[in-house]
Amino acid sequence: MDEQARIMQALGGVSLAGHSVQGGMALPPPHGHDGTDGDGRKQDIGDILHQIMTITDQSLDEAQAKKHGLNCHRMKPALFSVLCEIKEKTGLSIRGAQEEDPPDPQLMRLDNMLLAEGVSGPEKGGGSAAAAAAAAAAGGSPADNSIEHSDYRAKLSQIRQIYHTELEKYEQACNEFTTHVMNLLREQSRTRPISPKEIERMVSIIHRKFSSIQMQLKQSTCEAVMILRSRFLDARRKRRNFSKQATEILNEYFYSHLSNPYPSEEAKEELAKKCSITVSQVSNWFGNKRIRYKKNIGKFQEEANLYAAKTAVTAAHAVAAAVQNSQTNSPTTPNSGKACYTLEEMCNMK
DNA sequence: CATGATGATTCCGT
DNA sequence: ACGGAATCATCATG
Repeated sequence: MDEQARIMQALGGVSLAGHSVQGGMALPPPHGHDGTDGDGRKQDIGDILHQIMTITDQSLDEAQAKKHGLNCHRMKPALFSVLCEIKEKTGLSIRGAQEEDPPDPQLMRLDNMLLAEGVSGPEKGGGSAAAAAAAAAAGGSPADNSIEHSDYRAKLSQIRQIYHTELEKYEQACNEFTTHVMNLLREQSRTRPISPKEIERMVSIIHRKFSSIQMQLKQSTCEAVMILRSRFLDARRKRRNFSKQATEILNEYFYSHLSNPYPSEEAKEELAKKCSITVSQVSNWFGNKRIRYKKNIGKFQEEANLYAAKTAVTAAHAVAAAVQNSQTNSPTTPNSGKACYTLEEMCNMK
């Protein structure tokens, strides 16, 4: 509805005149010749809309009859040639006005962003593009707890769906309106001279107007995505402590490698897998742990002793099990939920 | 609700 | 790119 009004405004007198000719209705001439007096123009549009709404079959029939009368009038050819002459004089100024417009940088930016967010682009491609974009924007760490993540994806696909249906709606409306206007102009061309170039120009005006509406849609879609993203990031920021088991595993590694608490990439991956957290979380944990341990070794002494004892017991168990295994060739003993140490690791334990 | 613990982020140097 | 340091924001506890 709003769009229609805006488009009519954009089209200025032409489409309105079109209505008046086709309908044969006595519409008031547009007061706002140059569109500067917004209020007056608004009032006009209100009037026009009202008149359109009150069109009846009867009035249409009357209009048709009037139109036919005009077309058959004996003075019509003369009138037509006069109009041609007038047009010849004034038409030149309209021509080379503004032609090809360069691609709007803002529109391109919006397009790029929508593409990057996975809103436009391939339809429902597993959402991988969106997921990748979100993960990348969130600091490169791969997706972690999938609850919030799937929530994000659901919301994003919702936005995408709305965006696409709206876009399609606009597209359709644009096409309908274009054909409508073209029909009007063709109809009018029987009464007054209209060159194909003018029709082309009208069409391009309509398209420009619609694309500006589309830009608004794109803009608001971008805003929605940004808001969603920021919420998602906030949600990510809401930290949850690691599970007791996970911290145990991490502490065991830390205190058993106290002389060099820098796990390699593989070790980090292993720890991440064991703790069901991400590698970057492992890195964070060790970063925090190292600095905090170093800052106050005394405070961590108890913990260190605890884990030293723990690993010693585990190691003893592991050794015992290993010895037993090698001696009796019994089936592998369950490692009682504890970390499974490699020989190399056991050698590092003092 | 004050306080410490803790996971994440940021800045900076290498 | 990685780690140290400082800092932020939230959790957990008494």
